[in-house]
Amino acid sequence: MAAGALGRIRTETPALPEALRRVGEAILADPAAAARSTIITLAERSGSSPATVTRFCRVFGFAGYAGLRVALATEDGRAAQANWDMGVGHEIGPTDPLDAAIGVMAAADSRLIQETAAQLDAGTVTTVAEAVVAARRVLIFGVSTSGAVAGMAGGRLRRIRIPCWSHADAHEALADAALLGEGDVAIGISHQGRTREVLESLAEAGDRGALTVAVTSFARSPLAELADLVLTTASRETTFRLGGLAAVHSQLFVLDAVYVAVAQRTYEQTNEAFERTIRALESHRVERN
Amino acid sequence: MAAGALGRIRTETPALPEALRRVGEAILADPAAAARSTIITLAERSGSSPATVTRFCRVFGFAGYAGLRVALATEDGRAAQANWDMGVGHEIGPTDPLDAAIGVMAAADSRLIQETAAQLDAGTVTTVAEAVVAARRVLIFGVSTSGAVAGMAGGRLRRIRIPCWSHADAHEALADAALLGEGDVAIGISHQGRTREVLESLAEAGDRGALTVAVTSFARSPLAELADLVLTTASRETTFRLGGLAAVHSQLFVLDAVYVAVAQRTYEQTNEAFERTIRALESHRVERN
DNA sequence: TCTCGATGTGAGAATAATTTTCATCCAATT
DNA sequence: AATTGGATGAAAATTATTCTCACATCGAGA
Repeated sequence: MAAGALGRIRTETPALPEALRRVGEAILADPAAAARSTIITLAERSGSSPATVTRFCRVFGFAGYAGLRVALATEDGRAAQANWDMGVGHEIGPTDPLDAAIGVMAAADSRLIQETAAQLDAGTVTTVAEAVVAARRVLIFGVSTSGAVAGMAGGRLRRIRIPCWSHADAHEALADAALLGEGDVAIGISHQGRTREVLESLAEAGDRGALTVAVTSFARSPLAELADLVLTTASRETTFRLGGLAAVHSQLFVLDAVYVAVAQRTYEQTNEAFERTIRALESHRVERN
Repeated sequence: MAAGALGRIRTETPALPEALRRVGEAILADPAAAARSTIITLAERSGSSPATVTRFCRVFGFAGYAGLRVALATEDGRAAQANWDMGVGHEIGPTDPLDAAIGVMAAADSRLIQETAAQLDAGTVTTVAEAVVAARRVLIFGVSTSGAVAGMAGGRLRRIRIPCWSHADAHEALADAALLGEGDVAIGISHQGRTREVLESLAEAGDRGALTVAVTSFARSPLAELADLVLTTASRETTFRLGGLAAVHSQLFVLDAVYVAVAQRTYEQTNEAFERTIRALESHRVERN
């Protein structure tokens, strides 16, 4: 098919007669530019005629010039994407042009998400989701950035009628944890798994008989040791000391997975709850246009 | 700037008038097919006229149909190279095995990030970063999920000594916005760009002479219209009504980019501030092992 | 050396695609 | 009800693409 058009052109061009060969060479010299040229421009650039260019297209099995053009553009996109992927692993320095930094970040983040997904154990997620659905109360603990993640996850679960709380305040968290009991769920989020407040709250919850879940990058961290179940996020401490910065994506992803699993288990409810929520929010939006 | 054409189409199509929107939708439904169609075919498929398709191309800054075509083909190539196809368009349903759902989510999220990166204008980010560095105060507005994003971004900027606040409470936000002045910066985050609280706060900030920045998925939304600068996030409403869920990744990414740009501009400071912050946090962590 | 046929080529005609122009329609406003 | 302005598609105008054909070149054989 279209795949490998450039390769085929490179391979077969030398064997072509004079004028056709010049067309091939003109394309190979700058495929992206060729994709953007009209047949006339390309004919001039290769020192031949439009007719010859059309013939060239036919030689390579395209219906016409448009076909060749699209194929060249597609391959150009492939090449660009391939270059992109290479950028992974770079560190962002203070002098990097921002363009490059953005590229590196995007590559790093998206790879991080893939890694998180790969190591995420669907069985554990399912167990957590079932416990969440059955629980009388669900608490999510996190501090600082992980606290914001906890807040998002909590809010989202509340919106589908899961009785769920997340606290910014460590004392309130502890107090609430003390009220949990058998059959409830507590989720602790900490990138390094060593945040004291989260540890304490999760320990308290565990003492009261709740199922404890750790969301952390380190499977051997105190938080992980302490919890009944562990959902590991991908770590990858990189890029300009941003450390936990990228970890957020990973934590969010894991909690999204839990959310989806929970939502799947309460489908009709979920849908109805959505309707209501959306209507409620709608009044806070301004009109279209 | 072929990069991000599809993303831009996705972002702006909803705000387009009837016939143009149908063209956009037809393209989004199958970009690869659109790349291979003549203008006439595409016009028919979208139930409009060739003239409208040409107009559509102009709206997105292409010289004509050929330009759009090549851009679409290029992105199709990118997509193929990155294995993006996987799961696109899939909805996660209540009976999907969780494994599959996780895969779809990972693909969607990482693609989203790449699209966000592609659309992100480094120049705008730079402008924002410079303003942030120079500002006496920086406010970040967001409600609900976007509020959590605002909180994260704010916290991170504070950690490198940017005088920055974010409010969960709409009234406090408005009150603080009223205190801004010339040379300050206000950033409003809203996926759809129609959240009243955010709009009001940002408008207030603008009235006081602050530079206003919108972070939204819709370039033609009220929030975007109102702001001095717009940083568009990639939209892509998919997967099980999660809507804004994926948008968080996109919003975070954009704000990360701003953060990095700010950090680059204050490098020594940043490093020193990091040291201090990390020492301060360390006391809240339990010992290793 | 000449002729013939095969092949490759570009000029220009023919066709098809694209762009532009313009009349009409519709919705919003006065 | 009249007016305005934007959006739209029909059709004209333009441009790009494809096709046709005559001619040039080259090598083989007479």
